[in-house]
Formats: sequence, C-alpha cells, structure tokens
Amino acid sequence: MASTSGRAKTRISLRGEQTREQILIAARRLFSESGYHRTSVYDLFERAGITKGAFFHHWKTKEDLALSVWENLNENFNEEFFSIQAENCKSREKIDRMLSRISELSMRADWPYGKIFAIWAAELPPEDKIGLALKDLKSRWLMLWKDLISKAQAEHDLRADISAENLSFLVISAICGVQLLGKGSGVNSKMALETLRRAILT
Amino acid sequence: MASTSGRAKTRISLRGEQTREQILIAARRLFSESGYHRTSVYDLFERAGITKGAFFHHWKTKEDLALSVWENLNENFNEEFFSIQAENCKSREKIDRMLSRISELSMRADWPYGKIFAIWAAELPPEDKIGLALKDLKSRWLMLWKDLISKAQAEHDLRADISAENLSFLVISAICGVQLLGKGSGVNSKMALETLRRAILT
DNA sequence: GCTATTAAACAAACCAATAGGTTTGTTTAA
DNA sequence: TTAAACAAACCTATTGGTTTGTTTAATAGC
Repeated sequence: MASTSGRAKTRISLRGEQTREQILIAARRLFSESGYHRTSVYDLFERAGITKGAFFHHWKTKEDLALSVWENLNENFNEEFFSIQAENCKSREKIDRMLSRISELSMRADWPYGKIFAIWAAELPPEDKIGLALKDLKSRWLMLWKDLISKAQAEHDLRADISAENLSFLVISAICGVQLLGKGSGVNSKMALETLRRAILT
Repeated sequence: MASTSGRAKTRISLRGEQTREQILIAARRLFSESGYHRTSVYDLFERAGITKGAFFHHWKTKEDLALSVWENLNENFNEEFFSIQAENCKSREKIDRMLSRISELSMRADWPYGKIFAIWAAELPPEDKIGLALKDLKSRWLMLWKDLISKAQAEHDLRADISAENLSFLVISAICGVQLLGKGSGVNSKMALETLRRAILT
C-alpha cells in the first residue's frame, strides 16, 4: 500500500514510468497520423527511441498499447465533456459550449483524440476490443447529445421540428467527418464545426 | 479499329471479362466492409472464387485493383451528381435533390461508394495513388457544393449568414462521417442526412 | 470446314519482405 | 540480492507478388 501509483504489489520505478510515458506519447502521435495498421511497432520503437525489449516489457501486444492510448485520451475527454452535462445552466448554452470547444480542439494539431477515433472507427473491426471501446464512447456520446438537445427543445430554446435522435447522430457524424477530411488544415475543421453550431443554434 | 471494346490491339475474351467483373464485385464488397488493409488478396480469391493466378493476370497489384474499383464506382457517381449541377432549375432545388439522393443512397447496404471513400480516406496515406484519387474527388465535390450554395444564396433562397466555403466543408464532412458511424444501421445514416437537409434548407 | 498456331486465361507452386511476438541475456536500482 | 527494466538475437505466420506450367479459345492458312 506504500505505492504512490494505483498499481498494487508490483514494484515500479520512476525510470519505467518515464519510458512508458514516452511510448504512449509516440504512439499517440503515430496512431493519429497513420492509424492502426500503418503504424508498425517498429515505427514506434524508432519514434520513442526505445527497443523491442523495452516495449514488450510494458505491453503484451500492440493492441494492448492501443487500448492504453485510448484509455489515456478518454480520461481527459470524458472529464471535460461529461461534466458539462451536470452543470447548472440552460441546455442550449451547454450545446453551445460543447460545440465551441470541439471546434476549438479540432483545429489543434496536437489534439489526437478526434482523429484517432475517426480513423480507428473506419479501419478496425467493430467487434474486437478496440472497436468495442469506440462503440462505447459513441453510444455514450450519442446519449449525451440527445439528452442536451431534447432538453433544449423542451426549454423552447431549440427548433423542435427536428428529432433529437437524428440531430444528435448528425452532430457526432459531422464531428467525426471533420476529423477525417480536415487532416492537414485544422482551420477548415474548426470553421465547419463553427458553422454547424450556428446552423443549429440560430 | 474493328474492336468492339475500347481497348486497342489486345484480344479479349468474354470469359476474361466475366472473371474480371466477378473480381471487381467481390473487391467492392470486401473493401467497403473491411477497408484496404484488412482486405487481403486471399480473402478476395476466396470471395470471388478464383485463384491467385487469375487475379494477377488481370491486375498487377492490389493497389491497382483498388484503383479500378474506385474508377468504376466513380463513373456512376460523377455521372449522377455532376449532371445535376448543369440542370436548369433553381440552385436551392439542386441542393435539395442532392441531399435527398445522398440520404437515400446512404441507407442502402449495397451502395459501397460512400463507405469506401470514408474508410480509405481514413486509413490510406494521402500522398499515394489512391489517396490522390480520393483527394481529387473531395476537391471537386467541395467545389460543386460551394458553387451550389453560393448561387442559392445569391438567389436569396438560402440563409446568407453562413459562408458557402464553410458550409460546403460541413456538408461533405457530415456525409463522410455518416458513412463511418452508420455502419450497420443504414437508417440512422439516412435520417441524419435528412436532418442535415432540413437544417440547411428550412 | 479443318487444323495449326498463338495469345489470353487461368492454376499452383514458389519466394522474399515484413509484421508481431518470444526468448535469452544484461543492466539498473530498490 | 532480487526483481524490474531494458537490449538484442531469434522465430514464425502472413502478405503481396512472381514464376512456371497448363488449359481455353480466337484466328490464319490451307
């Protein structure tokens, strides 16, 4: 119980934690640039400046690494977005803020989350571990939007002639699509989502 | 010049043309289901009921096959959509019809074009042959939408408070995103795009 | 119209590169 | 002194692609 980290029993060194972090950083970049298949573990060794032995000491498989990357990114993302839902303000404002924030993030080249989600959702089978993890986020994300939209409609702050279900699906699709087509020019992504926000809210 | 087909000189048999078609059909399905990397040429042999020799007789590489598949799909698609632009009716109506049509197609499981575009755009490097082909369509498609939207705005048939450039990027992103997230349930895709149409036009 | 010829169409064995992953051995540090 | 952390050689399945050989069918010459 003396361990500072969450892991029990095992002895963990600072050095180990550092290289682990290095690998995660490199993996994040490579995966968001090239997706899963086109990122070989060799690319990773090179980018992270480590050897095969080091990598397979920390992870059992490439897939496990990918899951780690995903969990890692998920933490921040969930924390930020699912907390908005609980806040004490009008639903319309929540929608506004969420879209603004996503739009902002989509512009940043150092925000791998969206790209990784989109690429992996495209190239990986939905039924294996990673696919299921993505599917999980998708459905939770879908519920979140549906909830906000229908509440905003109930508050007469949003046009009610569009089904919350369909609109929420459109929103997440647009967000996802922007990640793919905006590769390279983050500004396009940002402006497209900004447009979505205006189209919905005004 | 006596040849009935377009190809010059070479002798082409009916049998050859048939297996070529079989392979293309199988490839279309596999690529739209699993993308490029996860579709091995072996899967293809099995699905098309042919052997390695037969395949490599008709195409030099897997990439060449993919390009054939793409060209093949492109023909119909271009013919249908780029002809709408030239028609003699209001731009707003053209937009309406295009979105309706895409929405319709997105629902159909036997329409591989959208899925293939989205998946390949995600998993393949933008700089090689296939990537360039996709990029080409993207930019022409983008121009088409921008043209229609700005004309509709000029005709006072569409809200002018949104930039045609940004809206067109949003539209194609949404269309693309729907292909990815709608895998499985075509109805969701259809309804989301139907929603987009309503959101823009009303 | 029949046959010889030739190229297309296919089959199947073979090959090399790459990928992910394991094993074995060495260093570092609690 | 012991286990974590790493290095490096090794292993094997799969993949895309080639080669070599066989079948099929269109056509030229008689």
